[in-house]
Amino acid sequence: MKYKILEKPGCEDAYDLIQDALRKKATIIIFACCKVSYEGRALSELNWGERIIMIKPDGAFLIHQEKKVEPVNWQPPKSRTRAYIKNDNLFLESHRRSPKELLTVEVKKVQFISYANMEDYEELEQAGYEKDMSDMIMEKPHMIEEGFTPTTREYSVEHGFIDILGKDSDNNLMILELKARKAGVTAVKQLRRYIQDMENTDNDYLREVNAEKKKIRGLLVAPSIMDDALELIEEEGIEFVSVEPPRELKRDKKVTLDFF
Amino acid sequence: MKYKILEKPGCEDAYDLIQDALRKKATIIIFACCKVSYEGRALSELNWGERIIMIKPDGAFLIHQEKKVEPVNWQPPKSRTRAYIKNDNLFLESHRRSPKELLTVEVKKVQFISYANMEDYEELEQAGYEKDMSDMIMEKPHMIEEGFTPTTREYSVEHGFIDILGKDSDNNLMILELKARKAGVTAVKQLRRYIQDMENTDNDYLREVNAEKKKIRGLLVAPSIMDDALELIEEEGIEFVSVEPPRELKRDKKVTLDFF
DNA sequence: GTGTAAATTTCGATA
DNA sequence: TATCGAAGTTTACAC
Repeated sequence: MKYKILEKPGCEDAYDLIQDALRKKATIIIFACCKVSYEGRALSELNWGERIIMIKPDGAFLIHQEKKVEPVNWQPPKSRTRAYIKNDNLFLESHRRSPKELLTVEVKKVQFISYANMEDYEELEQAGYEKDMSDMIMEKPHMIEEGFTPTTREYSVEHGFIDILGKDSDNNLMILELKARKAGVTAVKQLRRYIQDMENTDNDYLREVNAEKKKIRGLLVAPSIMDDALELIEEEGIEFVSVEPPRELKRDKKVTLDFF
Repeated sequence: MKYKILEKPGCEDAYDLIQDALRKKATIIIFACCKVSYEGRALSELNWGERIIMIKPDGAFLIHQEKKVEPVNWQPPKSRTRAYIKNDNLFLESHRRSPKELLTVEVKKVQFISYANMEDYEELEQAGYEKDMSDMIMEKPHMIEEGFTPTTREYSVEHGFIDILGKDSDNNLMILELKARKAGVTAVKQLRRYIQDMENTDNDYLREVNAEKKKIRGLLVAPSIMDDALELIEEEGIEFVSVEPPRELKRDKKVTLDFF
């Protein structure tokens, strides 16, 4: 990792370091007293105070106060960063084209500034999401119930997409709504709308259901369910099936790169 | 701003500095090669690579790669941070009680580490949001139309909350759905559901509408509207009113504190 | 603490 | 480029 640090630099030294870092596509960290204004999708002002400024080589620009996970102000990747000196003060600007957004930082006092080119070829491997649940159910449909046969994923209806559509052993139509976390009333209402959509819209499934005088079953599939959602489910004649999202990291571990 | 920097520290020096910083409730920044694992609401692994680690005094813990606005891994405020040495390697752990979540960072090579106590007494002033629009309409209802009288905000119905409920000059019931950004079909559907909710649920407003043989008018209030949403509005007999979210920062600027 | 809705949501996939 | 939906969403606010 190539890096550089400057402690309590003057305005021009800080400016030079930033220009250097931007050219080298390095990640920049600045501890400084600054004032921030933003105009774009919304509008904001942040008066003088000490913060951490982070500028990434992909154009992302973040200003962090000493609280919260979220930055107090930011600009997304692909934004254009510019530094300049005006009235002996250092300014940083981050500009986005579409939608038009401008972030302006006036820097009063830099405590220290640093940049580094970071070598990182790894991506996050993760599991435990709705998609993982869906994959798992498509592979092992019997975990929903014996005889369940999934037919379609992401089936488009008026109010959205049905996660999994399928049939039970009696050829009844099954509509599955998956949630990777505890399901609330929102999930039940969503499923209810999908069932209505299937009932109200002309489609092959509905025709088959009507021809064979079969039922449409709605199933909410989640690790657990909130009390009020459970009540609603019983009123609506919807079923709840408890399924934990899979907790296995699927991608093979890549060979660890040894950078040193 | 009190701060400290250590370049290429050994494992124990880095450990000592972190302990020092945690005691002093300082914000910590580390440029290092690390490996991350997370287990909690989901599950993830991130193999060896160079990243920036940020630990805030409120317990927030962030790991940033050189891309994206969002951290690759994180822990929310109030998490408990712990540092320890095992097999001559530095480990950082961030633990959250409820929901139970654990983030573990194995640090191989610290390029530099720093901490600072930041003085920042300012909060972000902002404008241009749905709430600002709502405030403005309550203050100047004539901007919706001449004779409009708002009665209730955040009126609870089956499928959510009606932003503003009111009456026009003919005593017809008006249901306003506000959007601070360009309104899409989702907003129209939302409003349509609220109108249905008002029509189907017994309430004082409905009784009055029925008694006086008045109408229920649905209004979508937003700066602009997407084409497909406009079509849907016309089909549904809903009205669209163009209102820009206010772009004035309301709070008086505080006196600038001079820290130095 | 729980639940609900907004957010400069971000981010990825897709048409 | 715009839209759509998930997210370890986060955050604020009401209950």
